[in-house]
Amino acid sequence: MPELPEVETVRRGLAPHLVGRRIVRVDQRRPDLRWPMPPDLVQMLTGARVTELRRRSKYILADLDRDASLLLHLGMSGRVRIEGEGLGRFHHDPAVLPQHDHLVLTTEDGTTITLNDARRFGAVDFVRGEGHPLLAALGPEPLDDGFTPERLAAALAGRRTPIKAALLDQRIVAGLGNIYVCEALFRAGIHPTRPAGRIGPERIARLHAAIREVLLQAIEAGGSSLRDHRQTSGELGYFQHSFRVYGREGQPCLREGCGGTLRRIVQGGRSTWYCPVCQR
DNA sequence: AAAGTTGCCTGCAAGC
DNA sequence: TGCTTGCAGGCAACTT
Repeated sequence: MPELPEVETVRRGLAPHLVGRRIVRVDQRRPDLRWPMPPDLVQMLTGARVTELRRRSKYILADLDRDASLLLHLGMSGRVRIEGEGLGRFHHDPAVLPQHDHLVLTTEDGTTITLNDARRFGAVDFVRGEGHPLLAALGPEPLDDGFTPERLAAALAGRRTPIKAALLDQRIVAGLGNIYVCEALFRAGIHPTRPAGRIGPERIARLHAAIREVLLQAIEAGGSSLRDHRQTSGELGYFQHSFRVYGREGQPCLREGCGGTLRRIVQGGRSTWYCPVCQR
């Protein structure tokens, strides 16, 4: 269930087991997830050493000591498990069905890294020299210095689309999904249906700060576990306990003295939760 | 058993 | 008219 904080949590869990290690065995259990995996996947990965593990938006990138990086996207239901000697036994996670283990990498020290994705909306591919179409149009990383209130304002200027939809558009800011958009809009006090281009500079600055704040707090909490997300250790993230609006339809607004009742609406086919009193 | 954390694609409308 | 851009909706496959 990965938005940026969940993907970052997975990246951090993976890094100590993968960076600097050589992949000695690759079991590809099916040819495709959302798209076909590259035909040379097994050949390219077998014997490769991972030199760096990065994240761009909701994508994990494993740089290899060959002319490519492995690109991983977890879609809606993707999980990564790490198992091996000295890592404790198989963690108890009955929701993971082995029939959805699609790719298993074994490193030189016997650790296995398993990509499990029931719905198969995820992706596995290589990024070769010329870049990758999935990465080409992505907007700024919200936690990087390049993401400023001014840049956000410029990206929203003139747009009549609701701010909720604009923030889900990965070309405007990369890495936000349904949960963190709802939470950021609540924290910024902005109504989800407000036209994106009709938010003043001061409120854009609040939104910018809210986006960063909620993402940083969620990363710190190991992400949010709804149905699918686990940290690579199998543990749950716990940011879902800090949701202020997501999934809280009909419940009272948590802002001191507000007294409003949270609502759910559907925008672009996705649920939006918000407080009609706080968010304007 | 309806709804779900993602994102691509299509089709239509609006704008230049 | 024709090209581009914007926006809404459908869809992929599976679980709870």
